Amino acid sequence: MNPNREQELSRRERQIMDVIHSRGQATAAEVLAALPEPPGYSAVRALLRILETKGHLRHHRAGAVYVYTPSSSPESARQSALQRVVTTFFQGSVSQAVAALLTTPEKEISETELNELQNLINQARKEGR
Amino acid sequence: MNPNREQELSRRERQIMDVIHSRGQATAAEVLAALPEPPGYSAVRALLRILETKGHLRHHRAGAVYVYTPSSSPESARQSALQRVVTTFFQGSVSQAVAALLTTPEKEISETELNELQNLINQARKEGR
DNA sequence: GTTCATGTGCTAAAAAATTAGCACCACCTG
DNA sequence: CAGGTGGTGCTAATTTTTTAGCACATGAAC
Repeated sequence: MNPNREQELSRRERQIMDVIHSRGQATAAEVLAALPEPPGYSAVRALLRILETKGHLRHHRAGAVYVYTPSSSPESARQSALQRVVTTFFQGSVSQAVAALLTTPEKEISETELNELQNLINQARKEGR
Repeated sequence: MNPNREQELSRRERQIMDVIHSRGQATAAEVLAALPEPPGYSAVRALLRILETKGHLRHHRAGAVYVYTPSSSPESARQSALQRVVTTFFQGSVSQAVAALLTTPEKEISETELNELQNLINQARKEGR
């Protein structure tokens, strides 16, 4: 899902895509339970069908229930979402976005994670990027 | 603008907020020029007025022209946007989001920027976070 | 078998979003 | 001054989105 396609989404469509992305997959009931100001079950299903028609979602059957997953890969979705934020809010500067993340007050980063990030920075240096 | 408020935005509203955030401020004509599949000028103005009524934007007059700016601070908007992506696509893991940014293929990070990020990681270590 | 709970496909109505157009204003140029 | 250009406020029509409800299907429990 590239940024242009996400911009096509209406309010509810986008809320639903966010729910499914955050869980990786979801049934209609799970989507319903996670939506702000939730409508009825049949409203959710109608929107899921629309999102599938538009190509954003697909479904498989698990028993009697449809389970919906994003059509694009998780990695692709992640990169697209990040790029949109970098472009929109950080004038395209990846380093500023990283810096903002590193200084975010909400989340502690463990020693192990800091080491991993350290390695990535070292790699970036080695690759001349 | 916290994530819940952004979720209230309709398709066009969100496109417009993105334009204004990426520029820092914009006139109606600038918004119009930057929109995908642009409507007419008066349609853009009507939406800007709606966004102002909802509290997302404010305007000041520059000569004869209205210039619209986000109601929330740039820093606040950045953090909100990042948090949404971290929560939705990275299960709340800041370090994974940072790692994804560091491995993004699109953008080169300069030596100076790498040093700055290095410093931020060092600070995170010193502060025990 | 029946009943109940929960699922689906589909549709149309209701609500919201989007759009364009009118009337008017401000400013600049000839 | 008049005309042209570009701005605004406002409204209503049009389009899109959202919603709920009907009919039917499925599976489990009795």
